[in-house]
Amino acid sequence: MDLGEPEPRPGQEPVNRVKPRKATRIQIRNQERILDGALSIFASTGFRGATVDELARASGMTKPNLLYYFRSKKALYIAVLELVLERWLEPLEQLDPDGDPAEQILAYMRAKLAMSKERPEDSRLFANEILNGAPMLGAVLQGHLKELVEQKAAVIRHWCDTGQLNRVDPYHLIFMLWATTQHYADFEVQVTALLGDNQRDKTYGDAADTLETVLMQGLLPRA
Amino acid sequence: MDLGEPEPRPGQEPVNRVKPRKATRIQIRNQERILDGALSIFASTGFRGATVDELARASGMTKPNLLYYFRSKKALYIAVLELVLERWLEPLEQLDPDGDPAEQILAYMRAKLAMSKERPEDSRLFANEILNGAPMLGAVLQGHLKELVEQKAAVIRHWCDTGQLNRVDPYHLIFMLWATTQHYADFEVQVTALLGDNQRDKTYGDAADTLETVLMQGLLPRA
DNA sequence: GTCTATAAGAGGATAGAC
DNA sequence: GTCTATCCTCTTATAGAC
Repeated sequence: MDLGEPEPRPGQEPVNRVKPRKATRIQIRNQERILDGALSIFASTGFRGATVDELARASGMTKPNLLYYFRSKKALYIAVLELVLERWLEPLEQLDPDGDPAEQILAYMRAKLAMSKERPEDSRLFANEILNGAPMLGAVLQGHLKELVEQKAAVIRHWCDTGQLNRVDPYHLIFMLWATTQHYADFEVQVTALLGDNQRDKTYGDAADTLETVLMQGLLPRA
Repeated sequence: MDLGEPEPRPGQEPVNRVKPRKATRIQIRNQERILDGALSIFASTGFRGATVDELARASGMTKPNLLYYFRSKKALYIAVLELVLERWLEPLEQLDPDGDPAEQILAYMRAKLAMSKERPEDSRLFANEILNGAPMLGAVLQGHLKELVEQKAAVIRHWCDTGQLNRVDPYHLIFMLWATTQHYADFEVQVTALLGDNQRDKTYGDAADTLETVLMQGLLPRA
């Protein structure tokens, strides 16, 4: 997924200064370390809240050294978004039109919940970006994401039309699945404030049970 | 709800410089204008993303003039949070232990959805704050909010125990209601990117229908 | 109460030595 | 490739005139 560079000044090098052909092991390792640390910082403070100093410290580098690898804070941010976007959308892509509706929706819910548990920073990265108006991700929302969701909404609509699911709006069902699962990552401090922080496994287990109960009884036609 | 001032330097005046006793109509009006504009700015960019310049422009004032009314950007932010917190928590407080369970939960869902529609900035203000670790709201989460949620969770648990609702975890049911309703405010750009922006009424109508269908069939015991 | 001017400092990015 | 030193802009907050 290519987000494009907002300001490709003429004569300037692209987002990533290092020429792919000449990338040494050190360069690759450093880039990965930077991206890794940057995800963590951007996820917890958003784009504007992050400072290049913090970003550099997060990967054990100095500021100018980080800026040797990524031309600017913005370029780094875009690189992180691109990196994370692929695995972010994968669970929805896996939704199988030929599978059993109930099973497919439950599997999607569980995959998204697992992502909130295992990769909460991915979720918070996107939450920050979208909450603040999706300045960098806007094109993706109206392009690739829109296509993907249209396609999967059609699948769900077909399941409703053939009586395999109760009649619900497919888009809003998808929003419901997103909201309920991402909530545990995005609002983690609130969840742990209310449930206690030594309860992570239990929290996600109970969440899955509750969602399964409500979704299955709510979506499956009564016999 | 008092959030307290993080750094009450001795000899300094409190958050709001204007002495309550002497507040003139102009002062009150100006404070309201500032708080109003500030909500809009803080909601869309978060605390760190907002600049005092923007905050001042949003209320048609100059920077020093705004800082005459509120000692610092942080003090203004806290004042906005305090102002909004009360109406933010009201719907949950309204949940009536003596009402009909299905009706009460539907009414809560509808009230929260209405808040997302009518006051999306309130929702985004809190979303930004919590997503970024609730630096100012942490005490509220572990204090007043925790008590309120415990109390309402007990109500829901009682409804489950007496067979009026399916057995679900009350906390996670509350999270589900929060997540599904606040999603429409917090991720509005995504929702409109996927559904179109000339559809606000339809969007919220369909959302309510979908949530009602899933919740009612998912929560009410089968006859 | 409101303004212009400015101090004080944080933050993004670069220069240039090594 | 990496560092120290530095530039310059943006931002918070204050001084002091009116």
